[in-house]
Amino acid sequence: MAISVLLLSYPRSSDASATIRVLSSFQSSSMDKLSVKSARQAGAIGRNALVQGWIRTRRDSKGGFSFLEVNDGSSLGNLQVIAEASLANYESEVKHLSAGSSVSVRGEIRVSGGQGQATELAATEIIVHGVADPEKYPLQKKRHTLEKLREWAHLRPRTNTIGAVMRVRNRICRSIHDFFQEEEFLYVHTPIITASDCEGAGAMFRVSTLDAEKPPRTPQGGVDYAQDFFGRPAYLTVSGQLEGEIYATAMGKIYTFGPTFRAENSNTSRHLAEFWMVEPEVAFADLNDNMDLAERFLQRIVRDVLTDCGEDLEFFRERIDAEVVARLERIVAGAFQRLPYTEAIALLEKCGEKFEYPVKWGVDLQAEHERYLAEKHFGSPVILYDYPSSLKPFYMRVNDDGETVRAMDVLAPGVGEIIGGSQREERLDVLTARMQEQGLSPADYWWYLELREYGTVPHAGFGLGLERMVQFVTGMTNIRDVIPFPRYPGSAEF
RNA sequence: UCCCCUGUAGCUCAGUCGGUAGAGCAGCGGACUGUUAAUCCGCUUGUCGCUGGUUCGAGUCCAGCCGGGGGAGCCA
Repeated sequence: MAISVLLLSYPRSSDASATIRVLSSFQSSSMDKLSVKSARQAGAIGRNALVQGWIRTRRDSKGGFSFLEVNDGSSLGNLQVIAEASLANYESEVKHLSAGSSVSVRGEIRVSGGQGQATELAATEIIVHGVADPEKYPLQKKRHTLEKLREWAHLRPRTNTIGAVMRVRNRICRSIHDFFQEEEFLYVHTPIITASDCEGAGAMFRVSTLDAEKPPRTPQGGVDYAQDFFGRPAYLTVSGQLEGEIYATAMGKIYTFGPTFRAENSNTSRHLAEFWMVEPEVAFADLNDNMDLAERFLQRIVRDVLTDCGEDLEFFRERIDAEVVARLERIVAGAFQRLPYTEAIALLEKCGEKFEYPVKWGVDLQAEHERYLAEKHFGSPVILYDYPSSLKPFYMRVNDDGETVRAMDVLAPGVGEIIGGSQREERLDVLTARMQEQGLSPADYWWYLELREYGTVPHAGFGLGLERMVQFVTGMTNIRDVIPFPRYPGSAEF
């Protein structure tokens, strides 16, 4: 059935003949479909290959033939295609190929006669699937600003920078799963729609099927959410942590990895309204275990990227941030600095640096303070822990001093807070008191409290912002350029 | 949300004291025995963000709005 639908659709496609020709080439020959990445490697020399992708640039030689640079997203480097004038469509199509056009190229991979690449593809056939009118195609053969590329989010993955970012992002995601799976964590899917308000992480997006123009009303005149889809107000999640704790207190070590939503009116290079977060949660673990885990985790990601994304990293070093590779190598080489909040305050008070905001025990650290610690004083990631309880949410475990809680923030040079986490309060009475202190109703969290009532355990976890990790690893300064389709106030196109 | 900067050709920008607009790149045409951001010659390209105001006259001055950037807050 699916096949017949596909066939029916062919005659309506604008380039039906080309599509069918490609299909027949798959069936027929000994020809291998190669990615540009594979075709660029010396091992491919001598193979007959089919390579498919998009033209980056065409150079016509004095000798009456053309060089085509083809990219398919598999690597930063392009495959150089030699298009001889003897090709049937050389004058009619090949000579007019411009950036953005899509092609299938068949031919032999051979040693490149020029500098700059090991291999090239000597074309015996070039099929042009679609041209991109050079008078109109926005991506020119020159550098564009990242701001301009944001306006072309549908075309920007065809650029070197966004392509490299997305390959690194992909590698990071793979490392995240590899790391936790190898450490025997269970991947848990916590809900995206949640009814627990005030999870403590900021403003939430409401999820509702009520008529926004004319919602049903209660006798008192308020909106009657009893008639809404879930029979109560519902929101997009701001964190999977509370649900993660449910699974950690049954299955030991778990992690969540999924989209997270914050309805804050944040307009910065470090915030998104929709972003991806990784949240491990570990039973029978304390804050030290948590810090060890965070450090091992970050080092693993960085090591994998250094190993597997060399070409892309070199691009970032050259074009985006000259220090990026050195910074990553330092991460892998050494332990992170760990510093209690109280000592950090003392250090900042004595450091002689002039801050716009004064430093004092009991106040939250400002961006300038965090930056001083991570960038100037230590020059490496810093883990700050044991924050004043007044600064942190109800679920963090209260220390014996009664004044601080077992919170930790990992501050990365360049991006600031990359991880926030804590040991959780496992004592029912203390937890209940803390909720009341912060004006929350324990009744609303009955299921969260029952985890403490029945077989409570010390446990800890943290959240890593995926995009901030991508920023840190690539050196990209704006978070809107490390996610395919950024969502922020006033912006949800594409 | 607050503070500062900014908006002129497809892109990056210049535009003096208010007198109807300019460069580089890209594109197009041509030249050129393997090029690599190819090179050389020639040509084309405008709602000066929007609305209103001041003025004989506004890209330029004023007000409001919209977009973009940097910083701050909220955080990951």
